[in-house]
Amino acid sequence: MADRSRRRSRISCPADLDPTRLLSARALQVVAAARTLLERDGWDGLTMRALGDQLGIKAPSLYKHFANKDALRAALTGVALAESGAALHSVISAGGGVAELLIAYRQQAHANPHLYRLATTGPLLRANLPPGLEAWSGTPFFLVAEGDPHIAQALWSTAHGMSILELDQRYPTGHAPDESWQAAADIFDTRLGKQAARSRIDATDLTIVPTASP
Amino acid sequence: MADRSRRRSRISCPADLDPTRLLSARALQVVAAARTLLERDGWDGLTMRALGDQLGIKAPSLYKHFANKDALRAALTGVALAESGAALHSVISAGGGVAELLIAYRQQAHANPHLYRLATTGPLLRANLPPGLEAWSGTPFFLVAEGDPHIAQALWSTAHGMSILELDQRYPTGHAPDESWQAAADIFDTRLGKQAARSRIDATDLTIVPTASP
DNA sequence: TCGGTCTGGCTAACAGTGTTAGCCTCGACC
DNA sequence: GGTCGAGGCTAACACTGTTAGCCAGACCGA
Repeated sequence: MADRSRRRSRISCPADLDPTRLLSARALQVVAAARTLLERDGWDGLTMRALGDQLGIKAPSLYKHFANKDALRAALTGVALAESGAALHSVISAGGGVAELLIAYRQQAHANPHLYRLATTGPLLRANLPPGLEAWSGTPFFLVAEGDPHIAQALWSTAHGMSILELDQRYPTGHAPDESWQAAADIFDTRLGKQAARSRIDATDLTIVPTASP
Repeated sequence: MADRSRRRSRISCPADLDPTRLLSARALQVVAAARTLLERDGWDGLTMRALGDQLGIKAPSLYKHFANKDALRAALTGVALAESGAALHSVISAGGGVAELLIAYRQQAHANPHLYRLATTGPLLRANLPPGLEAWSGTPFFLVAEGDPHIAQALWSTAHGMSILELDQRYPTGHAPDESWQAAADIFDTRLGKQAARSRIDATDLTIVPTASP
């Protein structure tokens, strides 16, 4: 941990969990365009006709690649889980603790706000996801909790709650969320027997992670 | 705290924060019907035409009472904040701590799942809410955190994260959320210097709180 | 080279959504 | 009695996801 550089070996999703594995080349283009539009206009702004326009195609043609809009949503959700999972696994394999895990989680949410919202809001469309992907993307929380699944779930819930409330601007103005993230990290670190958190959480961390492009 | 009975004086929303204060009698009926439909069919199932049917009215007539569907949503959100806030304030005024607060919060979410989702998901329509209601409904978290706003926000985020993930069935099957709630309560109680939580959290608590009927 | 099949595009159309415009009727009030 | 607003109505619009049916071209085996 002597090296302060943020460079670390990127872990990526195991091949058999890759949500894009069964998609045709054209379907991949659809997902990429959908992601761009989603991040620009939100899920409601992402209409089938707008998506068709983006691809130089009419809306009904999209149904040659995805059964319906929910299937497209499931694909996007899969991408989000894979990317987020990869980022979190990288943290753990680099020896990171609670604070580093929270930082990475928060980064992921901020780098793709609409995608994060889409992937975490409402019921999960498990039928259209590679089995195991959901669990894999969440295991870093269980690893950092040193085997206690309930602490893991509480920590995960905290990370999600803070992320989504922050994205939706639910925090009353005046209290910077940075210190709230820090407080959360400290609280869980204390419980896990560590000597306070070793990493400071600050907003500058939030802008440096580019989204992996397909 | 010698009395184990759950009866306590119900605190209600201050009159000037009452979200229904400015609504006409007919508008109140609309909100009530909307709430029934919302809890039955969800927000997407709550169409203006369905709501009209429920009231023996055609959809366009609803616009005599609410400018648009978002205004109706704001009214429902206000009701949710007022009820949730009342429940949480009651806990505090009865001397409750972190565990009791989490129990009450969870109860509120479970008793009105769709309403909870509606009120907490996406950006808050602050323009259509009584100013101060949002803050009032959240103050119990700040009270229980003994003046530390960042612990308060972390606790609030945890409560929301666990509630919404539970409602959306995001927890991997196998680990009962009850113990995760308990773990969260313990962790924050420890941080606040208490001797572990005094209340046990269990699922039987979740069914006993009826929704206040209008 | 012919014929078949699959891929991926197209147009037309449908039901359902929120919403607006314009009309009408009833009751209260001066 | 005349005025006016509250609150209902119908017709219609733009937009949504989605389906049916058609068609051009690529590929492939006989």
